[in-house]
Amino acid sequence: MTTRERRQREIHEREALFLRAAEGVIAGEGFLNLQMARLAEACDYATGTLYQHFSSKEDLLLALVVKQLEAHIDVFRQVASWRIATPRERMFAIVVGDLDFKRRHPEHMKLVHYVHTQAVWENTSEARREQALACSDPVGAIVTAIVRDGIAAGDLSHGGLTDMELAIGPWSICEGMTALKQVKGLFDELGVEDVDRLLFRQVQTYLNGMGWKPFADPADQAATDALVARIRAEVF
Amino acid sequence: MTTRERRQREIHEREALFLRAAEGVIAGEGFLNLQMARLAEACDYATGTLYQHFSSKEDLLLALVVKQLEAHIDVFRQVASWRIATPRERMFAIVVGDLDFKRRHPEHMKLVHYVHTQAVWENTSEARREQALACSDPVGAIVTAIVRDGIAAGDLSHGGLTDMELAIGPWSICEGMTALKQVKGLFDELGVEDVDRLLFRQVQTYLNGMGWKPFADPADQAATDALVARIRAEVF
DNA sequence: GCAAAAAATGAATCAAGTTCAAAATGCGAG
DNA sequence: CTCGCATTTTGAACTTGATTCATTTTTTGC
Repeated sequence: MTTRERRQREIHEREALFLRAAEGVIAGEGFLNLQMARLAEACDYATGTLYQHFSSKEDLLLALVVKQLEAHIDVFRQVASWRIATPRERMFAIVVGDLDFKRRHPEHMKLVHYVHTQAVWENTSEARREQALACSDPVGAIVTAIVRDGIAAGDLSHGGLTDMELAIGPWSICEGMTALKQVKGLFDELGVEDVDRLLFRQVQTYLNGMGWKPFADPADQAATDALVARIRAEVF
Repeated sequence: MTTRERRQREIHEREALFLRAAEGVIAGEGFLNLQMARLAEACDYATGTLYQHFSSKEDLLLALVVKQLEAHIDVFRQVASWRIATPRERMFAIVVGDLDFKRRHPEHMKLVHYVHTQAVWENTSEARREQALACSDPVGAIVTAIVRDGIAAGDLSHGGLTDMELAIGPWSICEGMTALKQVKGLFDELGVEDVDRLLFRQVQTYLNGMGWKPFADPADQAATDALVARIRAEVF
């Protein structure tokens, strides 16, 4: 069965080739201009071959998202290995890393947003969707570990929630601000100047609300700025 | 110029007709199955006529969102006229009303999510986008008024933020949870059972973190459930 | 070396949004 | 009243791009 294994590897490599080429196109002209036929041709394959790997264009887009999610997860891993900080600082570092990652990959984030749309999601393959959801497992493991460390240190308590439920709080704030930022012009309309600082402040506010010690003064912008700077220097 | 005014009114009515018909189609078979030609025919007009009102399909979808936003804003207005509660309870009522509205109109929410996608947003007309953004003004006015009432009552303090910035906190939690809910299967994967209760709890946690009095115990589920029940009974 | 199976091909198909030349209608002047 | 110009409406044709599938090519097992 060596021959079969080689074949498997070749197929896998070709899929990787397609995905790399697609990233190139997207980086150059945005994911809206990605065309199946052009992508296949750019890789010297026929259109039909592309469809042996991806059940639809949407499926290809989700595959791209999954691939790039790996890089996103690395951010979380970096925080996980930052052991010299308090659990609260590490949870905060998750937010900083997440924000920075999103800023570094704006086109990717637009794609993620697009892919999560019902219109796209429903046209992806079951297998790929499961793969995408499975990606949240390592992230979940990392953030719940931080929560658990905090509880073990006596910095916060469950209050009847699971580790994951506690971790979802900061997460939903990040996602919410990301979603609102997507709506072009909204924050201008609302007169918000420094969106990132507002996010950091919201997270500090929330962590305080959770009773997660040591408390931080959300109004102390200098302190938060310093923490953010420290995280960027030490962790990333 | 009476003739011109009549004409204006007719045009306006026709646009309303198109939108109503589109809502019908969407309610019946989802917005993915909305087809420009079919919609026009269903209204006994030619395809081209539809394009006198909407510069593209995406523009029509945004028009739909704007129209239904009116109904959404009514939720906020109802809270605004709920005068017998504390500011904090009214802010909480915003969250409850918002959630209930979203649950009542799932197809609408999917559409909103889709329209906020770059792919769609960029294909809408400038005029319509401005209209959509302008819709956030009354909402902004209502929530900032609640914040201002709270501050006037001495229940919380600015801490260097504007009224709007303070109000965005709970809002981003709502949006974040909404965004996460969109990702089908995610909360199952994470083992979260009662998503709505989690949202309520997060909001209570956040309001506590803001120092918004009177404080609530987020872990006291019975108290939160009672508040939610009271809001649903008294306000909506 | 050869048939059967598997994979690759890319031109043809298909779907749906958009356009635009022609037809219909409205409107004001004479 | 009616003629001609302007505006509006029409819907068939056009366009774009995803997807399919009959045909060809390659691989595999004997």
